[in-house]
Amino acid sequence: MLKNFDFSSNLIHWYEENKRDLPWRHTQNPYFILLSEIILQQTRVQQGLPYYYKFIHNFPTIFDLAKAEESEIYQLWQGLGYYSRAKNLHLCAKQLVSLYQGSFPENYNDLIKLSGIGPYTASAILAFAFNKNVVLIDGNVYRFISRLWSINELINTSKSLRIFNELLLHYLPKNQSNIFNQAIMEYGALICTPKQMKCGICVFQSQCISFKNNEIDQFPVKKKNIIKKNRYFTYFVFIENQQLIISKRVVKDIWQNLFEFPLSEEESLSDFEKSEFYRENKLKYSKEPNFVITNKKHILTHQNIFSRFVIYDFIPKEFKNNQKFKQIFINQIDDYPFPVMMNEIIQQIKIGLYL
DNA sequence: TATGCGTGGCC
DNA sequence: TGGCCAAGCAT
Repeated sequence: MLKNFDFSSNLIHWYEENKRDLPWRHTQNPYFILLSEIILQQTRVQQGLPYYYKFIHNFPTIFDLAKAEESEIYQLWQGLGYYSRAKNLHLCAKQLVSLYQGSFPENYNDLIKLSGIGPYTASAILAFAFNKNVVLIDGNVYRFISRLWSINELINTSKSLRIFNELLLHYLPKNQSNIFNQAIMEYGALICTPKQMKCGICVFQSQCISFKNNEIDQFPVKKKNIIKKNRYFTYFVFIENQQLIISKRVVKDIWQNLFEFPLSEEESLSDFEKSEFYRENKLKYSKEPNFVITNKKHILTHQNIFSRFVIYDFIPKEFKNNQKFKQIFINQIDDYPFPVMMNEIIQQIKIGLYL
């Protein structure tokens, strides 16, 4: 077993020598910490970084964020994924302003009541903004620590959380929670990586149980086998006089609160393939579409979306003055957040390819 | 406790 | 290439 002093001091020493220069490591401002933690949920640093800069530039204080329009938040979040984070971040800012005059509570129980803040983010704020004596358990920690001590316990359960929490609290140097937690996550991100782990340069190699047993790839213990569902989307792009029809996804489903074109979803591949270009009401248009773009596949974590775009040079009557749909000018399209899947076709619409 | 939620990078 | 993976949370 690693001695208390060995693990913490070796880890922190490694961190000081090898850490990346990331902007949120230069601040203890709880608002900036909050922003970075929400953005980095299930997201790599490289992907989240530009969004962090965008948000602190557009909303330099929690008050700016709280009083922003929800549409502005979505607009900035566009392309980052997991869009409920944007909504909850906004709600959280409003709650902090109304309940705490824009300051942050410095205890776990109050933090976790805020929208979008769960056990990890609450602890992260306590550690990084207030240097409280808490430990963070995220994917990096589960991986690094389960390998080091060969902890054969299914991760992301209340039991494993308890085990890891207790173990790490034992090693946490008092009043160094800020640096200790950054260090352990950085080690997981840079050395004890999911694949191609850098055991050759790992400063804990001689003490790593799973390395000694040649079973590193068996940790962390995860539940696997997510089942992917195939879905079949036909989008109708109606363009007339530089205007087109869009609609907001209001149902509880992927891309909630983002925009799209009028959609017909088929239940199966055969339905998708055999269907003429019709909508749910089976309406057929007398005119053939000007363009049909097929075989677009978009991969999500739990779903494969097969899509095609059917483009017409007119707007049917039932889409005009219809509350479920919105008629906008092509040059306004950037004011609305769309799923990344639509980027290509939107670009083509904007340059007038389908006029 | 189990499931759904995006996107991009990696091999 | 398809599957896995990344600083979780809400329900």
